[in-house]
Amino acid sequence: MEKDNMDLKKTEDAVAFGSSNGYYNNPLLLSSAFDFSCEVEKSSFMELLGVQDYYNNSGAVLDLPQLSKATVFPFTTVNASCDDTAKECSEVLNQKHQPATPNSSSISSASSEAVNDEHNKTVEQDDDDDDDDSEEDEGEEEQQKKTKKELKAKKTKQKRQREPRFAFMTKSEVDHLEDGYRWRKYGQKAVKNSPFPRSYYRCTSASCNVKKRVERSFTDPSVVVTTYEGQHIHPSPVMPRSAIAGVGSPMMPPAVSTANLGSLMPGNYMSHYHQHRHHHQQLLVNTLFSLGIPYNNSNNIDNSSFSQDNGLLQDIVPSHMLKEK
DNA sequence: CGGATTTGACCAGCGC
DNA sequence: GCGCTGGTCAAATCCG
Repeated sequence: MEKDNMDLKKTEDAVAFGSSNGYYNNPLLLSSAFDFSCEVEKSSFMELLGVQDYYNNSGAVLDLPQLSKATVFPFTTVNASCDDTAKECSEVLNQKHQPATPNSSSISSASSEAVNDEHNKTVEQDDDDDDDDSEEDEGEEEQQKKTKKELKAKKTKQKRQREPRFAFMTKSEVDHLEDGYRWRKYGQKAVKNSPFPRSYYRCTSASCNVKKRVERSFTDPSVVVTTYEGQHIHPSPVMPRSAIAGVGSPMMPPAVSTANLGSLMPGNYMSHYHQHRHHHQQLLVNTLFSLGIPYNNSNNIDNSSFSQDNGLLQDIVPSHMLKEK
Protein backbone atom coordinates (compact mmCIF):
# COMPACT_ATOMS: atom_id res chain seq x y z
CA MET A 1 0.00 0.00 0.00
CA GLU A 2 1.26 3.39 -0.84
CA LYS A 3 0.92 6.67 0.94
CA ASP A 4 -0.89 8.17 -2.05
CA ASN A 5 -3.71 5.74 -1.60
CA MET A 6 -4.43 7.04 1.81
CA ASP A 7 -7.53 9.13 1.75
CA LEU A 8 -7.92 10.86 5.05
CA LYS A 9 -11.41 11.68 6.12
CA LYS A 10 -11.37 14.74 8.28
CA THR A 11 -14.77 14.28 9.74
CA GLU A 12 -14.71 10.65 10.69
CA ASP A 13 -13.37 9.05 13.75
CA ALA A 14 -14.54 5.62 12.96
CA VAL A 15 -14.50 3.59 9.84
CA ALA A 16 -15.78 0.30 8.68
CA PHE A 17 -14.65 -2.30 6.30
CA GLY A 18 -16.78 -2.55 3.25
CA SER A 19 -16.50 -3.71 -0.27
CA SER A 20 -16.05 -1.70 -3.41
CA ASN A 21 -19.13 -3.20 -5.00
CA GLY A 22 -21.25 -0.82 -3.05
CA TYR A 23 -22.46 -3.02 -0.30
CA TYR A 24 -21.55 -3.26 3.27
CA ASN A 25 -20.77 -6.81 4.14
CA ASN A 26 -22.39 -6.22 7.44
CA PRO A 27 -21.91 -9.59 8.99
CA LEU A 28 -18.22 -9.17 8.36
CA LEU A 29 -17.95 -5.58 9.19
CA LEU A 30 -15.26 -4.52 11.55
CA SER A 31 -14.46 -1.03 12.50
CA SER A 32 -12.42 0.82 14.97
CA ALA A 33 -10.02 3.68 15.08
CA PHE A 34 -8.93 3.57 11.48
CA ASP A 35 -8.70 7.17 10.53
CA PHE A 36 -8.08 6.77 6.90
CA SER A 37 -9.36 5.12 3.87
CA CYS A 38 -7.20 2.85 1.84
CA GLU A 39 -7.32 0.04 -0.59
CA VAL A 40 -6.12 -3.45 -0.03
CA GLU A 41 -6.17 -6.39 -2.36
CA LYS A 42 -9.25 -8.52 -2.25
CA SER A 43 -7.36 -11.55 -1.04
CA SER A 44 -5.78 -9.57 1.77
CA PHE A 45 -9.08 -8.09 2.74
CA MET A 46 -10.73 -11.46 2.81
CA GLU A 47 -7.87 -12.93 4.71
CA LEU A 48 -7.88 -10.08 7.14
CA LEU A 49 -11.52 -10.45 7.94
CA GLY A 50 -11.59 -14.20 7.72
CA VAL A 51 -14.35 -13.67 5.24
CA GLN A 52 -14.02 -16.86 3.32
CA ASP A 53 -13.80 -19.00 6.39
CA TYR A 54 -16.74 -17.27 7.93
CA TYR A 55 -18.89 -17.76 4.90
CA ASN A 56 -17.73 -21.24 4.26
CA ASN A 57 -18.66 -22.14 7.77
CA SER A 58 -21.95 -20.34 7.84
CA GLY A 59 -23.08 -21.26 4.37
CA ALA A 60 -23.99 -17.68 3.64
CA VAL A 61 -23.43 -16.17 0.24
CA LEU A 62 -20.96 -13.49 -0.60
CA ASP A 63 -20.73 -12.11 -4.10
CA LEU A 64 -17.03 -12.49 -4.45
CA PRO A 65 -16.67 -12.10 -8.21
CA GLN A 66 -17.69 -8.46 -8.05
CA LEU A 67 -15.25 -7.75 -5.33
CA SER A 68 -12.02 -6.88 -7.00
CA LYS A 69 -10.74 -4.66 -4.26
CA ALA A 70 -11.82 -3.90 -0.79
CA THR A 71 -12.00 -0.38 0.50
CA VAL A 72 -11.69 0.70 4.05
CA PHE A 73 -14.12 3.50 4.49
CA PRO A 74 -15.87 5.45 7.18
CA PHE A 75 -19.44 5.22 8.23
CA THR A 76 -19.59 7.43 11.24
CA THR A 77 -19.10 11.17 11.48
CA VAL A 78 -18.10 13.48 14.25
CA ASN A 79 -20.49 16.05 15.62
CA ALA A 80 -23.27 15.08 13.27
CA SER A 81 -26.68 16.39 14.10
CA CYS A 82 -29.29 14.25 15.68
CA ASP A 83 -30.94 13.45 12.42
CA ASP A 84 -27.71 12.86 10.62
CA THR A 85 -27.03 10.21 13.15
CA ALA A 86 -30.32 8.58 12.59
CA LYS A 87 -29.87 8.61 8.86
CA GLU A 88 -26.36 7.30 9.09
CA CYS A 89 -27.37 4.52 11.32
CA SER A 90 -30.31 3.44 9.29
CA GLU A 91 -28.24 3.69 6.16
CA VAL A 92 -25.60 1.51 7.65
CA LEU A 93 -28.14 -0.99 8.71
CA ASN A 94 -29.91 -0.92 5.41
CA GLN A 95 -26.67 -1.32 3.52
CA LYS A 96 -27.52 1.53 1.24
CA HIS A 97 -24.26 3.46 1.29
CA GLN A 98 -22.69 4.37 -1.97
CA PRO A 99 -19.42 2.71 -2.70
CA ALA A 100 -16.65 4.63 -1.12
CA THR A 101 -13.50 4.81 -3.11
CA PRO A 102 -10.49 6.92 -2.33
CA ASN A 103 -11.28 9.23 -5.21
CA SER A 104 -15.00 9.45 -4.88
CA SER A 105 -16.78 12.20 -3.07
CA SER A 106 -17.60 10.37 0.07
CA ILE A 107 -20.55 10.49 2.38
CA SER A 108 -18.28 12.02 4.89
CA SER A 109 -17.79 15.33 3.16
CA ALA A 110 -21.49 15.74 2.62
CA SER A 111 -22.12 14.88 6.21
CA SER A 112 -19.58 17.32 7.47
CA GLU A 113 -21.27 20.17 5.64
CA ALA A 114 -24.54 19.25 7.20
CA VAL A 115 -22.79 19.05 10.49
CA ASN A 116 -21.47 22.56 10.21
CA ASP A 117 -24.83 23.93 9.20
CA GLU A 118 -26.51 22.27 12.07
CA HIS A 119 -23.89 23.44 14.50
CA ASN A 120 -24.29 27.05 13.40
CA LYS A 121 -28.02 26.83 13.72
CA THR A 122 -27.64 25.49 17.21
CA VAL A 123 -25.40 28.32 18.27
CA GLU A 124 -27.83 30.87 16.92
CA GLN A 125 -30.70 29.23 18.73
CA ASP A 126 -28.84 29.26 21.98
CA ASP A 127 -28.46 33.01 21.70
CA ASP A 128 -32.21 33.39 21.66
CA ASP A 129 -32.78 31.30 24.69
CA ASP A 130 -33.41 34.04 27.24
CA ASP A 131 -36.90 35.32 26.59
CA ASP A 132 -40.56 35.25 27.65
CA ASP A 133 -40.97 35.86 31.37
CA SER A 134 -44.20 37.67 30.61
CA GLU A 135 -47.15 35.56 31.75
CA GLU A 136 -48.51 36.47 35.20
CA ASP A 137 -52.13 35.34 35.59
CA GLU A 138 -51.55 31.65 35.33
CA GLY A 139 -52.12 29.23 38.14
CA GLU A 140 -49.15 27.97 40.05
CA GLU A 141 -49.44 24.52 38.59
CA GLU A 142 -49.59 25.75 35.05
CA GLN A 143 -46.72 28.09 35.74
CA GLN A 144 -44.67 25.24 37.08
CA LYS A 145 -45.56 23.08 34.14
CA LYS A 146 -44.54 25.80 31.80
CA THR A 147 -41.26 26.36 33.60
CA LYS A 148 -40.59 22.68 33.47
CA LYS A 149 -41.18 22.62 29.76
CA GLU A 150 -38.98 25.64 29.21
CA LEU A 151 -36.18 24.11 31.21
CA LYS A 152 -36.61 20.94 29.26
CA ALA A 153 -36.49 22.82 26.00
CA LYS A 154 -33.36 24.66 27.03
CA LYS A 155 -31.76 21.44 28.12
CA THR A 156 -32.65 19.88 24.81
CA LYS A 157 -31.21 22.78 22.92
CA GLN A 158 -28.02 22.62 24.89
CA LYS A 159 -27.73 18.93 24.33
CA ARG A 160 -28.13 19.39 20.65
CA GLN A 161 -24.43 20.06 20.42
CA ARG A 162 -23.24 16.62 19.65
CA GLU A 163 -20.08 15.05 20.97
CA PRO A 164 -17.66 13.17 18.75
CA ARG A 165 -18.90 9.74 17.99
CA PHE A 166 -17.71 6.48 16.69
CA ALA A 167 -19.49 3.30 15.89
CA PHE A 168 -18.55 -0.27 15.39
CA MET A 169 -20.21 -3.53 14.64
CA THR A 170 -19.68 -6.69 16.57
CA LYS A 171 -20.85 -10.17 15.98
CA SER A 172 -22.20 -11.06 19.36
CA GLU A 173 -25.08 -12.76 21.06
CA VAL A 174 -24.99 -10.17 23.78
CA ASP A 175 -26.40 -6.74 22.99
CA HIS A 176 -24.65 -4.75 25.64
CA LEU A 177 -20.97 -5.53 25.32
CA GLU A 178 -18.60 -5.14 28.22
CA ASP A 179 -16.33 -2.23 27.43
CA GLY A 180 -14.85 -1.37 30.79
CA TYR A 181 -17.30 1.39 31.67
CA ARG A 182 -20.51 1.36 33.63
CA TRP A 183 -23.70 2.36 31.84
CA ARG A 184 -27.24 3.11 32.83
CA LYS A 185 -29.99 2.47 30.36
CA TYR A 186 -32.24 5.48 29.95
CA GLY A 187 -34.36 4.56 27.00
CA GLN A 188 -35.35 2.04 24.44
CA LYS A 189 -37.05 2.65 21.14
CA ALA A 190 -38.37 0.54 18.37
CA VAL A 191 -36.36 1.05 15.22
CA LYS A 192 -38.04 1.58 11.89
CA ASN A 193 -37.75 -1.42 9.59
CA SER A 194 -36.19 -3.48 12.31
CA PRO A 195 -37.67 -6.00 14.70
CA PHE A 196 -34.94 -5.15 17.16
CA PRO A 197 -35.19 -2.19 19.53
CA ARG A 198 -32.46 0.39 20.04
CA SER A 199 -31.25 0.90 23.58
CA TYR A 200 -29.85 4.15 24.94
CA TYR A 201 -27.22 4.16 27.64
CA ARG A 202 -25.47 6.88 29.60
CA CYS A 203 -22.21 6.57 31.48
CA THR A 204 -23.01 6.30 35.18
CA SER A 205 -20.01 8.32 36.22
CA ALA A 206 -20.98 11.74 37.55
CA SER A 207 -20.56 14.62 35.11
CA CYS A 208 -19.51 12.25 32.36
CA ASN A 209 -21.82 12.81 29.42
CA VAL A 210 -20.82 9.86 27.31
CA LYS A 211 -23.70 8.01 25.74
CA LYS A 212 -24.01 4.96 23.65
CA ARG A 213 -26.67 3.38 21.54
CA VAL A 214 -26.91 -0.32 21.02
CA GLU A 215 -28.97 -2.00 18.38
CA ARG A 216 -28.98 -5.23 16.50
CA SER A 217 -28.68 -5.26 12.75
CA PHE A 218 -31.86 -6.54 11.24
CA THR A 219 -29.96 -7.75 8.19
CA ASP A 220 -27.93 -9.99 10.40
CA PRO A 221 -29.31 -10.40 13.90
CA SER A 222 -25.99 -11.75 15.06
CA VAL A 223 -24.42 -8.33 14.54
CA VAL A 224 -24.66 -5.64 17.18
CA VAL A 225 -24.15 -2.00 16.21
CA THR A 226 -22.79 0.12 19.04
CA THR A 227 -22.45 3.88 18.71
CA TYR A 228 -20.53 5.88 21.27
CA GLU A 229 -20.99 9.61 21.69
CA GLY A 230 -18.60 11.75 23.66
CA GLN A 231 -15.43 11.09 25.55
CA HIS A 232 -15.07 9.75 29.04
CA ILE A 233 -13.54 12.24 31.43
CA HIS A 234 -12.55 9.58 33.90
CA PRO A 235 -10.63 6.32 33.90
CA SER A 236 -12.40 3.10 33.25
CA PRO A 237 -13.79 1.70 36.49
CA VAL A 238 -13.19 -1.80 35.17
CA MET A 239 -9.81 -2.97 34.01
CA PRO A 240 -10.01 -3.49 30.26
CA ARG A 241 -7.95 -6.64 30.56
CA SER A 242 -10.70 -8.38 32.42
CA ALA A 243 -12.98 -8.20 29.45
CA ILE A 244 -10.40 -9.71 27.22
CA ALA A 245 -9.35 -12.28 29.75
CA GLY A 246 -12.95 -13.32 29.88
CA VAL A 247 -12.65 -14.44 26.31
CA GLY A 248 -10.01 -16.81 27.44
CA SER A 249 -6.88 -15.23 26.09
CA PRO A 250 -4.20 -12.96 27.41
CA MET A 251 -3.62 -11.44 24.02
CA MET A 252 -3.40 -7.69 23.95
CA PRO A 253 -2.66 -5.37 21.08
CA PRO A 254 0.95 -4.37 20.87
CA ALA A 255 1.81 -0.78 21.52
CA VAL A 256 2.04 0.93 18.19
CA SER A 257 3.72 4.16 17.44
CA THR A 258 1.45 6.76 15.97
CA ALA A 259 4.18 9.28 15.47
CA ASN A 260 3.80 9.35 11.73
CA LEU A 261 0.06 9.75 11.83
CA GLY A 262 0.33 13.27 13.10
CA SER A 263 1.39 14.60 9.75
CA LEU A 264 -1.61 13.00 8.13
CA MET A 265 -4.32 13.97 10.48
CA PRO A 266 -6.03 17.19 11.54
CA GLY A 267 -4.95 18.52 14.90
CA ASN A 268 -7.82 18.09 17.30
CA TYR A 269 -8.81 14.98 15.49
CA MET A 270 -5.44 13.53 16.27
CA SER A 271 -5.86 14.02 19.97
CA HIS A 272 -9.23 12.38 19.80
CA TYR A 273 -7.61 9.52 18.00
CA HIS A 274 -5.03 9.12 20.72
CA GLN A 275 -7.57 9.32 23.49
CA HIS A 276 -9.63 6.54 22.05
CA ARG A 277 -6.90 4.45 20.63
CA HIS A 278 -6.50 1.87 23.33
CA HIS A 279 -10.18 1.66 23.97
CA HIS A 280 -10.66 1.00 20.28
CA GLN A 281 -7.97 -1.59 20.36
CA GLN A 282 -9.73 -3.51 23.05
CA LEU A 283 -13.00 -3.28 21.24
CA LEU A 284 -11.36 -4.42 18.07
CA VAL A 285 -9.78 -7.40 19.73
CA ASN A 286 -13.09 -8.33 21.26
CA THR A 287 -14.67 -8.01 17.86
CA LEU A 288 -12.02 -10.18 16.28
CA PHE A 289 -12.61 -12.80 18.89
CA SER A 290 -16.31 -12.67 18.44
CA LEU A 291 -15.79 -13.19 14.73
CA GLY A 292 -13.54 -16.10 15.37
CA ILE A 293 -10.59 -14.30 13.85
CA PRO A 294 -7.46 -14.96 15.85
CA TYR A 295 -5.58 -11.89 16.84
CA ASN A 296 -1.91 -12.42 16.38
CA ASN A 297 -0.04 -10.56 19.04
CA SER A 298 3.18 -10.64 17.18
CA ASN A 299 5.65 -8.01 18.10
CA ASN A 300 7.60 -8.86 15.02
CA ILE A 301 5.85 -6.38 12.82
CA ASP A 302 8.44 -5.15 10.45
CA ASN A 303 8.18 -1.46 10.95
CA SER A 304 10.88 -0.75 8.45
CA SER A 305 8.74 -2.09 5.67
CA PHE A 306 5.76 -0.37 7.14
CA SER A 307 7.00 3.03 8.00
CA GLN A 308 3.55 4.49 7.55
CA ASP A 309 1.61 4.10 10.73
CA ASN A 310 -1.77 2.83 9.75
CA GLY A 311 -3.45 2.82 13.08
CA LEU A 312 -5.12 -0.37 14.18
CA LEU A 313 -4.99 -1.78 10.74
CA GLN A 314 -1.30 -2.01 11.22
CA ASP A 315 -1.83 -3.69 14.52
CA ILE A 316 -3.71 -6.58 13.05
CA VAL A 317 -2.69 -6.76 9.44
CA PRO A 318 0.72 -8.09 8.61
CA SER A 319 2.47 -5.63 6.38
CA HIS A 320 2.66 -8.07 3.51
CA MET A 321 -1.10 -8.18 3.38
CA LEU A 322 -1.36 -4.52 2.56
CA LYS A 323 -0.85 -3.86 -1.08
CA GLU A 324 2.28 -2.06 -2.05
CA LYS A 325 1.34 -0.08 -5.13
C1' DC B 1 -33.65 0.87 50.39
C1' DG B 2 -31.00 2.50 46.64
C1' DG B 3 -29.70 1.88 42.10
C1' DA B 4 -30.95 0.06 37.58
C1' DT B 5 -34.43 -0.88 34.21
C1' DT B 6 -38.84 -0.38 31.90
C1' DT B 7 -42.01 2.14 29.44
C1' DG B 8 -45.28 5.64 28.08
C1' DA B 9 -45.14 10.48 27.19
C1' DC B 10 -43.08 14.33 25.30
C1' DC B 11 -40.22 17.06 22.14
C1' DA B 12 -37.54 18.31 17.91
C1' DG B 13 -36.64 17.84 13.21
C1' DC B 14 -37.95 16.56 8.77
C1' DG B 15 -40.76 15.50 4.71
C1' DC B 16 -45.05 15.78 2.50
C1' DG C 1 -50.20 21.70 9.66
C1' DC C 2 -49.71 16.92 10.21
C1' DG C 3 -47.63 12.57 10.65
C1' DC C 4 -43.50 9.99 11.32
C1' DT C 5 -39.26 8.96 13.63
C1' DG C 6 -35.35 9.39 16.76
C1' DG C 7 -33.96 10.90 21.22
C1' DT C 8 -34.87 11.94 26.02
C1' DC C 9 -37.36 12.28 30.33
C1' DA C 10 -39.23 10.61 34.44
C1' DA C 11 -42.55 7.92 37.10
C1' DA C 12 -43.26 3.25 38.03
C1' DT C 13 -41.32 -0.99 38.71
C1' DC C 14 -37.81 -4.36 39.49
C1' DC C 15 -34.03 -6.38 41.88
C1' DG C 16 -30.03 -7.33 44.75
